[in-house]
Amino acid sequence: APESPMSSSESVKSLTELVQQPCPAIETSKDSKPQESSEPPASESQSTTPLPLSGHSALSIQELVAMSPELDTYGITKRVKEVLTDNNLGQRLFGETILGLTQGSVSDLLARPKPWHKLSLKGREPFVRMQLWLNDPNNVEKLMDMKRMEKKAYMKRRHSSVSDSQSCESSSVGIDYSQGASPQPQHQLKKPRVVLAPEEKEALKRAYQQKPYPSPKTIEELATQLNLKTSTVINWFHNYRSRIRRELFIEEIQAGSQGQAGSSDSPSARSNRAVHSSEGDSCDGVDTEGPPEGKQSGLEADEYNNATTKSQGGQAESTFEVGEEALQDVRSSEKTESFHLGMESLEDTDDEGRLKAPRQSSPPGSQSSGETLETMPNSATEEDASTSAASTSVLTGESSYKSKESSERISSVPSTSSTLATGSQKTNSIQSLFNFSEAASSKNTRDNTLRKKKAANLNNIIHRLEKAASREEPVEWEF
DNA sequence: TCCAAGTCAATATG
DNA sequence: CATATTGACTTGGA
Repeated sequence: APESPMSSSESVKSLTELVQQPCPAIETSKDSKPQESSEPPASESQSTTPLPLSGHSALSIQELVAMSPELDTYGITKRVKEVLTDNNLGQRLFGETILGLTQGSVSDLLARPKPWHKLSLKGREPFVRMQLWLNDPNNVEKLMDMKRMEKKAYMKRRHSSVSDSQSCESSSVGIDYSQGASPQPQHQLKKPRVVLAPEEKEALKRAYQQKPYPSPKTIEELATQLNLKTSTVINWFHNYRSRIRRELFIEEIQAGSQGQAGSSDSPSARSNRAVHSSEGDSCDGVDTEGPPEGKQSGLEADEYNNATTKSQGGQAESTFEVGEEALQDVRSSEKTESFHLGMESLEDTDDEGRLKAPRQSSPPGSQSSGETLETMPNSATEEDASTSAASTSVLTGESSYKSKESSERISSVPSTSSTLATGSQKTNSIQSLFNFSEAASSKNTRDNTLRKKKAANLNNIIHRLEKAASREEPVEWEF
């Protein structure tokens, strides 16, 4: 799609404003320059952007996204979730109406937003839309109206009867045929949807741990041994890899947020699925990272950052002022501190202790790659591993497991500093950096108290930093 | 071609 | 009913 002729370019300000996120904390601090801009260019919309795009703006979202300042994805999703639940609005409606995404996608996005700097242009779009929606004073009302409309339409339809012409956009139906012969999937035209059995997943995970990027040969073997289609195995690896990766991002963000120390928890906090899938995610960072560029053998966390940091940050002006710079230093030093505090016993241990279950091997054909999948005789699968952390550790002799991830993540937080460069305007960068302010939702895997302690400690530090930050830098939200 | 990032859409769960 | 999970598909880049 060749699109936009390019035009605007200096309307950036207005755009920025459009998308800008309301400073969470203080705000009201001084206002700003009046100079509103005008909205001149208005290149009319083209094909893309079928969505409402809340009100005004004649620019395509793509353009908005392109010039959007760095957004706090975590904060945005958090607020969206609040608004939606507070008003009894579902993800489906919101997704279809505002984001142009399906319910499942919305759920995923809201639950696991990736940090802005790790999103592609496309991936940023939904967040820009959400921000736009949040900024729209009538957002809730509009959605409510939609809801009502839908209901009405539904009633009508259900009531059998009559005409069908409502003013609704997405109208209905379409699905011709009928069901005539009952709920019977006619000619099985629809693929059955593969569902991997727990044992199969386990086997795949194990294989992944040994080799995140299996060779075609290995894939074939796996497929054969597990009795799956090759494509299924391939897809599984793709999905698993990217989902693991995403988890890491999440933790990265959350580690940075974390509400204040104490228990408390602000208003709505939920939203943390405790233990996700069993096993310690392993992620075994080991290499895995595709582009093996200059990876300095260090912690993997750094690797990630290096790899991604540059990402799209177009201009990298590091326009910092003295004060900020100092701030940065403080932060980083603190980070180290926290790092240590948080670490303690569980360094980056990758390797994942667990697993190693005493399975009896002897799979049919496992050879070379040394995989030993399948087999899985029993039930002692994942659940056990995750639930009984204690036992696991005992068995393996060490903890690692779960906590490891968080500590790693924590260590990576500070790395954000590199990200800093990406920000367009210093204010923004700084802001976003500390923006996690009270995030409240801490996801402690209620595991051990030790961990909690560490977390509390960390929170403290972070909190103090935030304080310091706001003190030194009178956040001004304009541009 | 392979990979990653986004999504969809079926199906699990709550 | 709504939300969460997940195998498969689509795009876009080397």
